[in-house]
Amino acid sequence: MKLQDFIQSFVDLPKEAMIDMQKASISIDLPKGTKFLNQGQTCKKLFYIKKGLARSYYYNEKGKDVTVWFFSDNNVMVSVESFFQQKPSLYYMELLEDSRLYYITYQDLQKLFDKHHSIERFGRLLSTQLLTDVVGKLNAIQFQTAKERYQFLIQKYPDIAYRAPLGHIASYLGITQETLSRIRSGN
Amino acid sequence: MKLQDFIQSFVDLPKEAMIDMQKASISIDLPKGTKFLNQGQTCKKLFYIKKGLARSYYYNEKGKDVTVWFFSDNNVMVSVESFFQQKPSLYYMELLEDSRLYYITYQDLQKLFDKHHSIERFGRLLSTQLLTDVVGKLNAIQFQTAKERYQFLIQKYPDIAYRAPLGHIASYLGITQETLSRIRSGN
DNA sequence: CGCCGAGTTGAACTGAATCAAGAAACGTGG
DNA sequence: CCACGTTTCTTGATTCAGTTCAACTCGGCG
Repeated sequence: MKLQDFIQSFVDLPKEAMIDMQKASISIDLPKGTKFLNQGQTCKKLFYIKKGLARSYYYNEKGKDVTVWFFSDNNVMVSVESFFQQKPSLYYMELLEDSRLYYITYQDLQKLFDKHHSIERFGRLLSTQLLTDVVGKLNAIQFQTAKERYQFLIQKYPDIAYRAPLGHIASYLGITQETLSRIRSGN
Repeated sequence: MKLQDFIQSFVDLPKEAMIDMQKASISIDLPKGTKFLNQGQTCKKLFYIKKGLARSYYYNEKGKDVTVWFFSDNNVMVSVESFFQQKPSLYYMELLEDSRLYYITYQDLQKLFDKHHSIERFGRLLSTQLLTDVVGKLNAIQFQTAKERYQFLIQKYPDIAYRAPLGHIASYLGITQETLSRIRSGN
């Protein structure tokens, strides 16, 4: 899916706004393993993943690697609190596959928000979309058993369940790798 | 805090926009126990709580009452997925205290979004604010013990910890009432 | 070939849920 | 203002889902 189509799925941008948006968007290919945000660093770019897979993560008190969120094809990828509030990120971000990305810088995006009401609207709708995604995960995590959470993942993000390493998926679901392994093998 | 000041804390609205916003906002006092949204009903109003306390909740498969979110003074109160996507709510909403509220209807708000770029921006910033709140809770719930979650609540929303009934707080934190009672009494 | 990270399997342990029963607080009507 | 019933909270005993720790398997790659 083209960046353009992704945007149009939220709001119908006037031609001029779309052109400005495309001018400000930069395409880039990066290999698996690329770390594009460190903990403590402020996230300056909003990415769109045309093709690929990424995750945000951190190390907890016990030094264990914990996946916070996955990002895959045809979605934005961003450290939400860091980018939108321009403050240091709590998380690292890295690519799990070779990926084709687009990005726009915070500065440029702000300029576009100022210039085009329609792009501001796109921003609003994008935020509410992310919000409902997070609310969905919160409910899954909070009130479901390990098995149910895994089923939630398969249903909601089937691609991730098969493309990401087991350990990452487990911590994303808030369970241990061993437990997930047992679930997969059918108890 | 006045509605006006709440809005200004996000974005500096031009006078005309603020006047339109205030014209569209309706003030209302409602008593404790008022149910203002049913499961399956579409949330048509975005509330601002000048003073009071409310919660969203549902009944799980076992018929147990589960609190999803609390809303208190100087914050908006809304069934996020229902209001912003205008689809049936998964939750009930009710007041836990006598409250003074303002509200604006979905229709009116859309009109204001269309008319004033500045109000669209307010909407965007409000969404990102809610988003970071939910992300914060998700992290607390997913990776912390029952005791730590309660401490998170006390720190982040101290008023709620003292004003809401124990059973509601417990289900909000994803633990049982008994466990919370034990935590409060210091294990 | 041998190493290394990723995944699997087993056994013991534990934090929190469940089940059950009683105490305290709350509000409503006489 | 008290009595009664209802709801909210506490406390104890038992159970269980999922963690932890440890050892082992498998597949890829230098």
